[in-house]
Amino acid sequence: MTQVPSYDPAVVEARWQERWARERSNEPDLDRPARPFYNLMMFPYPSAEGLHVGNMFAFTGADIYGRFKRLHGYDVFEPIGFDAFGIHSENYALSVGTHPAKLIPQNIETFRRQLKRFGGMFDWRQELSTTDPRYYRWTQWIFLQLFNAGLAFRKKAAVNWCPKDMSVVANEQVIHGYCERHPDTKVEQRFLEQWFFNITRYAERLLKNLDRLDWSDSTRTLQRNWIGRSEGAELIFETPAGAKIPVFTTRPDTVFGATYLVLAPEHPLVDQLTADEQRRQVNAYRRDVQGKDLVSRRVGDKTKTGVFLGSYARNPATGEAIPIWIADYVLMEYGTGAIMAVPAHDRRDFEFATQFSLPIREVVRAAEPLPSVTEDGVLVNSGEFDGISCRDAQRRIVDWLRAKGLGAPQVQYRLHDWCISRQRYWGPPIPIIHCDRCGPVGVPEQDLPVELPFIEDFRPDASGVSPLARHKEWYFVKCPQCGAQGRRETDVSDTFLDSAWYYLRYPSTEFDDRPWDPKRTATWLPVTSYIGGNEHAVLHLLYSRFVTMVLQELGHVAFEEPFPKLRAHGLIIKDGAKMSKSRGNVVIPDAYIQKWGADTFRMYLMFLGPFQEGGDFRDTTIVGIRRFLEKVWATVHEAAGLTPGTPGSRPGSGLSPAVERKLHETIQKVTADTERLDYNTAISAMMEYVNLLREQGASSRAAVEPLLIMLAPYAPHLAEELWALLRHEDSIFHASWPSYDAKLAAAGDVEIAVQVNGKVRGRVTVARGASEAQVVAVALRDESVRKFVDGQPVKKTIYVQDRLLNFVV
RNA sequence: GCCGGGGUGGCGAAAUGGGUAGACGCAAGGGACUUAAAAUCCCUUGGGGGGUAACCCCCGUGCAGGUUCGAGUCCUGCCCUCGGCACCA
Repeated sequence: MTQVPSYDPAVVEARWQERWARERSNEPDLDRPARPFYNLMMFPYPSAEGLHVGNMFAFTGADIYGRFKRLHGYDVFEPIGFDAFGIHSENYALSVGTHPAKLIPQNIETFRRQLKRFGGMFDWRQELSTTDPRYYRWTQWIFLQLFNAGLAFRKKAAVNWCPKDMSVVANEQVIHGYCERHPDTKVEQRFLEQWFFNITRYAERLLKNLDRLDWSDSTRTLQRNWIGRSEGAELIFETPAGAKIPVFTTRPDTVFGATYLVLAPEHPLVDQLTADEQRRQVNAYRRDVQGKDLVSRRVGDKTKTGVFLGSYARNPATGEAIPIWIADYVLMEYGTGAIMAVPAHDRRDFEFATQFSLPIREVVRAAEPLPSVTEDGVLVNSGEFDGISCRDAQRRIVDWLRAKGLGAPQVQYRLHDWCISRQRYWGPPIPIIHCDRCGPVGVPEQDLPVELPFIEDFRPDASGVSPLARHKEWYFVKCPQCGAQGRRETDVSDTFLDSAWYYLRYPSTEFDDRPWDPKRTATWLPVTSYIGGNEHAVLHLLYSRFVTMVLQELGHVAFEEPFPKLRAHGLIIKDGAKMSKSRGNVVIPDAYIQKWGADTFRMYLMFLGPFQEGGDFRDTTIVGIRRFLEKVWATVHEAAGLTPGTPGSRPGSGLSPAVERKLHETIQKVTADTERLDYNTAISAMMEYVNLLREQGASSRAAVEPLLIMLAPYAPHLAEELWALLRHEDSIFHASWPSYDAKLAAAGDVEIAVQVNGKVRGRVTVARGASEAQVVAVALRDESVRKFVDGQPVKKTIYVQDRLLNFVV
């Protein structure tokens, strides 16, 4: 055997990265692709810390899939960009005292270097950054499309206010009532004029479409829960004075047990319904609640508080007068902001009734102690509906009340309208001009972008007004409609608006006169495959779907779902915990790539667990992957020294039957597993194959070439290097994925387990596809089997082809 | 509380239209090579027991039951754990 040169990943990887860049290998023909495949991954936020191992895990998994598709002859477009606006970046800039406009380009530069180093098949021509005016011009344009369609509106609303960020944050960014970014800072309730997108209008469609999307179930479930559809009824409770109080309930069958009403403290009818002698108490309570943040209102299982209004309403079922209360456990944002309280069959109502000694009337017979919330019971104390099951009663009671004009079926969603206003600096200004005469007026499209002015002191303050208001030349502007003095909107938009459309921009980044080119868009979109984490299951993915739906309605795109196929990858954790800066367990990949090489590191990440489940980062096992690649290196070098017709090789395939069978089996498994993103088991299969080649000394061109192609998505640099060693001029990515012969893969003998009464008592080797009779004959010759059958009559024989034979005696 | 994942060797994990549990990798132990070490290669490795030996037996996939010739896989009831939502009526 000739001396094999050692494998030096640094040299190999630099060589191929340089060559891919020089030959523009990763740049498909965007205008005339034969078989376009848009391979998308979630673009990163360019943090100062650089790309972390979680990003690399996600990108590697997506990149493998893209390269796999390329080897199947697709023109794969794999773009990358940077989600660089937002409070993340701004806060970091504040903490280090550098302007984000200076900081972000540096961070992006670092990310670019890292993304190139790990060997992603990125088309750098189409790189984008959301902070580029050439990009956010169109973010603003999208805002205007929604504004003109009446889907963007201003509303004074209770919003989540983070005192640290000094800004409104979306419900989605409030975690258990605390700020997502400042886990020790409680979010407060404030009332501000905000811009909202009317996403709730699309709730039903967003929910329904999920059924026909090819998405990971985990992601779909998260979105379904987030949209939170509830079916029930709206029931009307009338006051003696004739005021109607609508309530939403999912349990209209329990209406006979409604012994009091509770309104949210902010409910518009409260003033009117408050009796004079209760007014002082009511007002005090309302002030108290307002002073509190939305958060502590939402913390469960605290003692209930509330005040009686001093007035009554009629239960539409029983006709009796029941007291009306206000309490902060009822939320104005959900349903009608008022509930009928059925303390016998609702835990919260029960707590409240107990606290304030309100009557509790059981209307569903139940074995358990109250409150029992079962839906499987039978009604009692419910007049003519006694004895009817809850399920039937739900329909019948609503029909009955409806006939009296006191109720109707109703559907509610948990989803709220999307508040996109941010009183911050680092984002695209909302393209609106406020005019005293005309109201809010959209900036004319030809005046876009409304550039974010450079403001040295971009710190937010507690006024609730964006720093942009302090830039007077920018702030004052003529009304585009009437020409009078107007003022610019000083809020910037939520980062999630930036990322809600970036996939539309990628194929068209070079066009400055349109957000996306119609032809390019028709060619590449919707996205063929989207791979990303479930941390974006409800925010980014829901907003993107919403924006696309609206754009489709307005005729700007031809499809309503941007991501027909989506796969969620798992999470990389460290020492059993999520990686985070505060825990200090964030792994930065650079050192690992330097030590082991990108190919080894990529494969290590894919081997540490199932891609779609994630796993614990434990670097002790990297060496196993390195050993595997060294074996491949050695085997291919040996093969390269051989010429066709070497002794020991068969004419034709040049492979021994055992190697040939294993090869076909391996191709079959690697193909199926890679398609399913089961990368860990695909790698195992390649390892088994290489182990066999080493065992049998069976290195030959015919044995290793298919292996290299299968390995190419996983370890692209090494595969290229060894492919060239085998005297291929062309890149391995111009080769085509090996095919397999299922019959060949399944050829040869099989070992069959022979059971007696379900316990394995012996193993026999027979030709694959052997008949039951043949196997029984062989099995009964087995001494151990005979011992257990022991002359007893065989009552029954169960045969599973090629797997198992079971004698029941 | 509600909605989802998931509990398999010392460790990461394979195997689910029910059919040989532990593939592949790490670690560990033993051996070869070496002055030595590293690297590499070979052997062993779920637990327990038996045999001079090729081998053989019992137990084993969170717990308790069930269905079945046969259960990691299906059913019932629990326990633990991770993620999401959470006073959503």
